[in-house]
Amino acid sequence: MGKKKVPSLVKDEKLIQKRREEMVKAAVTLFKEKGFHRTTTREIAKAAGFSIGTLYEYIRSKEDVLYLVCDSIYDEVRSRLQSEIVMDQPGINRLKEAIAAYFKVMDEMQDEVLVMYQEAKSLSDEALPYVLRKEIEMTAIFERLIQRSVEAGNLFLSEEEVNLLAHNILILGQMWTFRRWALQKSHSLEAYTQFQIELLLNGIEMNRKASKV
Amino acid sequence: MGKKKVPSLVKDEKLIQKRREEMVKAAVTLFKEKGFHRTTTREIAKAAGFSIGTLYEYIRSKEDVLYLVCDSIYDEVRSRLQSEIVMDQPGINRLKEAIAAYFKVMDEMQDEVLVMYQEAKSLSDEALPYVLRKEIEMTAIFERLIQRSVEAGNLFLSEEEVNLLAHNILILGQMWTFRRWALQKSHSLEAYTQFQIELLLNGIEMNRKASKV
Amino acid sequence: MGKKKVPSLVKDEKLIQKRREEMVKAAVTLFKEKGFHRTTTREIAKAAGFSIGTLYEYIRSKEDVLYLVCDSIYDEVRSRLQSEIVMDQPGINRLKEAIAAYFKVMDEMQDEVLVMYQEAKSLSDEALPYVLRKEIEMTAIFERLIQRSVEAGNLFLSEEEVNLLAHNILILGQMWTFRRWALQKSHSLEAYTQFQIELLLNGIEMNRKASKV
Amino acid sequence: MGKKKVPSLVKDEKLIQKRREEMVKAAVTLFKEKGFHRTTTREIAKAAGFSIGTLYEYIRSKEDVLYLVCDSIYDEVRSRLQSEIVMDQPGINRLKEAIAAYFKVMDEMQDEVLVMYQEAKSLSDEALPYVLRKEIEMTAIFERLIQRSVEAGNLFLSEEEVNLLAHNILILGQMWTFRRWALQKSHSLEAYTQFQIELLLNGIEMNRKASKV
DNA sequence: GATGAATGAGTGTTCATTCAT
DNA sequence: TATGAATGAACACTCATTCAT
Repeated sequence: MGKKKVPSLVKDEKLIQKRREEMVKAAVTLFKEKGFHRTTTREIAKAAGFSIGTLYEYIRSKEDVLYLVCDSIYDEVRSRLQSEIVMDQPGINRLKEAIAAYFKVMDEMQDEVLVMYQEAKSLSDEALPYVLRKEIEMTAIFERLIQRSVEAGNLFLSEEEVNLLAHNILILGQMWTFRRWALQKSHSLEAYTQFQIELLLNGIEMNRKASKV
Repeated sequence: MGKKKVPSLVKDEKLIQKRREEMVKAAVTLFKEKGFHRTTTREIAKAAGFSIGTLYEYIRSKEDVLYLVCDSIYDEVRSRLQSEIVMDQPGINRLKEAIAAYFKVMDEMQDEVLVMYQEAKSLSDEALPYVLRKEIEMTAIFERLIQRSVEAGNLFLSEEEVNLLAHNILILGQMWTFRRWALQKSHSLEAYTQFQIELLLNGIEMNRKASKV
Repeated sequence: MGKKKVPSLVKDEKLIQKRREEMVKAAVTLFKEKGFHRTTTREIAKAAGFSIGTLYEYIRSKEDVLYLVCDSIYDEVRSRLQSEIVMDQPGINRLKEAIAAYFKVMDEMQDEVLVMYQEAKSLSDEALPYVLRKEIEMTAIFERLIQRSVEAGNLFLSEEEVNLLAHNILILGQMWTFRRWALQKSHSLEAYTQFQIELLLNGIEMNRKASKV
Repeated sequence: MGKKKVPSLVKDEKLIQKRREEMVKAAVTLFKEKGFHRTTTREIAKAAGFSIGTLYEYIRSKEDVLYLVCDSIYDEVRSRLQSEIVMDQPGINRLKEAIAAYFKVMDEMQDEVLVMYQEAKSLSDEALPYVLRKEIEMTAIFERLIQRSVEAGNLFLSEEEVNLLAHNILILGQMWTFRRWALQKSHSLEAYTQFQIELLLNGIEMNRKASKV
């Protein structure tokens, strides 16, 4: 799936996976609290339950931890999203459900999402593309769902507009976390979701239908 | 206007303002390039044209520089925005123009906007609220514009929805910079603006009109 | 022959010898390339074809590897030298042949010789004497050859001078490797050997003969 | 004089020179004792009388210290040598005096000479040539002295032989330090010098004279 | 007010060595 | 005997901050 290979001195693949999971879990907690730069490798090792030497048996550099964290968060977002999406919905409802599911995942994974979007910029030029690709894949998921509604005659959108709409969905989901200091005081997730879906879909739908008539 | 006071050892207020402007200009350039954490105070002082000792005559800590930078960028965004907004537009057009103006400012100040939103998290708990307040003020500008259209009968929105719509405008402007690696390849600023305005305003407008009938 | 005993956890002497040969061969290659300090025990083990754990079954510390390397190089120098020396030469010619043979061995084993003389200083106070003794033995070989010429009336040298001449021979052979960056560009091994033999032997020989007359 | 420039963060050139002298003095003492690799930068700073931070205001890396040490030792060897050489000696005696002076300097600076020749190999590929050039310059000094004796008809040597003889002089001086564990027990510096001068000069001289006759 | 040399706590990373399997 | 994962002391180097001049 186009993952970047992070080399390890340890050979046992099962063990690598296990240790990296512990490490990522510890790192996410710490990054949430104090950010990537203010977290030391020693703290990560300690929180993960092993020594600094052991940490470096499983990564080459601190940046590798950040990459593994981003990678892991994306994978979980995606996997939760896919398990939430109900595929038996007909037409445009499937898209609506998908948006609601995505917003729900964003809500549940607020801290992780914040960490990822705020720290990813510290990735090297070499690692960044791998993370951007994940974002592109997320966008593509919604592009496909939108496209299906277009093909079903539920939406009237050019290819360019399909792409923009997908980006909008993604960022409005992230906005729920980015601006939580403002939004989550005044709005419930349900109301927020309701509003955004209406804006993103009904609006356009009605608009174009109307203009076609 | 609710600014945080950053103490200085120097008495001459004019001098303080001058030196801080030089310092912020230098810092923005450097933060753009390498981020806040990777930029050293020495580099900032040098780029600003004075010694490290002098830098510390005008701030107490590196974080003060970041605060001044954020503060300065907000002020410029706001000032550019206000000079762009044409106040003599009637009804909903004024809002549309304001959105377009805001997007234009975001486009022109891409690097600064990115710096601000990516590094502000490094501000201390003491300084952060001052920056958030700026964001709230920005939101309020759009809330007022939207409210006016509601009152003029051009839009049908509850108070809660007015607030959400304002947030949407802000974040969709920021999205043009956050996701420029994806958006600015495929879309022109004009097309992007056109699309978002239609989505944000016409959509809702038509929708509600239709549902009222 | 006065070798230092390097303890091993393994009992089988044959195995010890085999493993240590592999280890020394690997280490020499690595030491040549990057020196003793920059070579890690892991690298030595890997290059030798076994695990780091196994390496430590046959030595107690990294320094033991260095000792074994020095020891092994000395043994090879000596063994090559002895196989080159033609013992059936009469009088002073036997000494000349021995010097030429020694220079030839130095030339063939340049890298090893450099490694040994540059890294031996890192040996502990405990191990160093064992290596120095080897150097003393090498000196003794030439002292004996010189002495024989003195006794045969080919050279006129005091005991002290015999010792100094032997040291001269050794160091002029090493010089061919130490200063190769200067010597090997401008001089062939043959010319170099020719010159040094003349200087070391004919010179003195003629000189004393002349002065005696 | 073809020195490598070692950058410093400090601007005051006088201060740089002073601090570097302190640093080199401290480093030489430590390198003598435990070698370059076993000496830490903190130890050097402490022995020099300043903090680790200050040390790094005057160098970029530990290797810079080694370069400064080598550079400084060469400069002192050369300066001592030149102050010892009596220029009013006629003919071949000037060369003999020079050799004796050089051996005397080697004797006085034993520890420094050992440090330099044993650790110079740890210099980077970038710095090494600068040190080698110094050695070449030393060789050239003796080449010139020998050449003068050749031109005066005191020695009969080809250009190639002049070069080799100069190298011999250098290494026989160094040998007095390298092999001090053997030489300095059995021989006085005077006897050593006497023997080597005779070997290096009288030998060749007489030899060629004889062969010419 | 301005300077820049001095400081030292703190950071990422390495690597010889051990020991349970 | 052989393995290789685990360890943590140790290291080179950085950089925000101070303060004497």
